[in-house]
Amino acid sequence: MTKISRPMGSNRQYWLVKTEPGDFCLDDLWNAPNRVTHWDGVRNFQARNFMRDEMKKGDLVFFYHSNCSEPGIVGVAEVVKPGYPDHTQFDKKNPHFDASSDPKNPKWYMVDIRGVEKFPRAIPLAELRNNPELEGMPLLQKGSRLSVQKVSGTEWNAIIQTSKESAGA
DNA sequence: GCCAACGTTGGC
DNA sequence: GCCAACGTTGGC
Repeated sequence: MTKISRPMGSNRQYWLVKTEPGDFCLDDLWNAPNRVTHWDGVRNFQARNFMRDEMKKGDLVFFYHSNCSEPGIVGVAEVVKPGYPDHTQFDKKNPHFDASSDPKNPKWYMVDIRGVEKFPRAIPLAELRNNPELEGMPLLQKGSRLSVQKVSGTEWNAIIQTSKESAGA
């Protein structure tokens, strides 16, 4: 299959990554050196493919808090390093160790992201559900569990707009 | 804590 | 290739 490179200048894509704030929250990203962290530990093939094949430097990423009292989008990050092998898959002491992964042909990939913006207020999941422009988002589909998702330009703009409004506006 | 829904594994 | 069983996700 031929790979078509995106044209220069109009190639930014948008994403959403989920994290459980008990494990790693937006403040943790801000506290990291240069606000950069590697997004390790993802063990889902579709999410892996996005990180390995499609996320590019300069792409923007919504930062979503899941499995917590107030699930929602809390800020924005950017991709600063595209897909490369996730070292934790080879670390026997790591909970994400994967004995089936061959170091010569790594199974799991990660990207580096840098914190760009903390929203003045979190946008709760319930509010996202109320916006008809967002009804196609994978995040909002019943049973959706994908931890790295695509976001369309339209959805991105609508959410950024929402982040500038007060709650419920 | 509950539980519905999901992705992966593995027997057949 | 089918599909039941399992472990995990994640809203509530």
